[in-house]
Amino acid sequence: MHSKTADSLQNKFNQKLLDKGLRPTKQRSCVYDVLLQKKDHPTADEVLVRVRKKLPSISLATVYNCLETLVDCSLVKQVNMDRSPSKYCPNLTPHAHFRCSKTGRIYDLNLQEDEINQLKELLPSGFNAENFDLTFSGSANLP
Amino acid sequence: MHSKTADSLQNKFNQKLLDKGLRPTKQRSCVYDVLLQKKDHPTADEVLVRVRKKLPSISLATVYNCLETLVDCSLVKQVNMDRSPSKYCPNLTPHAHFRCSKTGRIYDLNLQEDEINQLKELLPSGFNAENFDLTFSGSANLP
DNA sequence: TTCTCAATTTAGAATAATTCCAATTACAAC
DNA sequence: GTTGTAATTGGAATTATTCTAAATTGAGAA
Repeated sequence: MHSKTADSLQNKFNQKLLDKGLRPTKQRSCVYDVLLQKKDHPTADEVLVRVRKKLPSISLATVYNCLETLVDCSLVKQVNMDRSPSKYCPNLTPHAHFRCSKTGRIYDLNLQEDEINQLKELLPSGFNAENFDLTFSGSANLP
Repeated sequence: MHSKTADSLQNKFNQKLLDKGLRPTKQRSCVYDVLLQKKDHPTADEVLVRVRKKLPSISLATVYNCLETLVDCSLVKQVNMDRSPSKYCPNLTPHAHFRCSKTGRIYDLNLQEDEINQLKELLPSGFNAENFDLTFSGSANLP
């Protein structure tokens, strides 16, 4: 197992932004940090609250801007369920979601390559999927 | 193959509403008919336009009310993708969706029971799914 | 038939999430 | 330092949807 160092994450962040000709500003960096620190799928509002602990004067508009930028740079994924506010997570590996209907909590279910292939086999010929979105809901009974 | 008669659909509609102590009004019936007539996943706005051909003075609020009622009665499914307006469809059999990124068109992909079981096998133990939502997006290349 | 009353419909106001806009601020390159 | 573009900001605007309170409907009672 291998967990990225703070430094290598910082490099990745800088690199992905610079690749697109964008600046790694402190607002963007702070929004990204907040998502890495607690991986619980916060909404923009929740991100605002957390980021303000470091940057008390950041605006909601900026949080939305930063999140959009991070999504465009493939640093963060935007997660939508039903019509509830968008949630954001830094898990870039292919995964499904499970929402516990009791607690509202969202779990990432990482998928193996063969599982993804299995999913794509559900497609009739003529359909070419670039993306998929898979969300389960029900009750989670965890240790 | 077997296609339901207009009458049996009418009965189903009346029954499901009466089961819940609700009235099969002309507005509700008309909204349901519109969904059955063209199964292309219209939004509430689009449903409004279509229903007004029969009931010119129906309001948008009523269309929303009717759609909600039909969903509650399990006559219609509400389909959400990203943060776009909710879409509605009368296909109650378990299915996934495919959205063509070129045309925006949405296709139903009906799933067999074994395929649904396959999907549920993606869940680690402790997760009990009552529902799932599976949407692919990409390009459709159809005859 | 007429009356009654709860269910339904309706128009418009309210809400919530998000995007837009125009004015400032920040910062990299010269 | 100056300049120029990118980024941030507060507030207004937009969009989908829900809420509200008044009017209408229709089924059953009298």
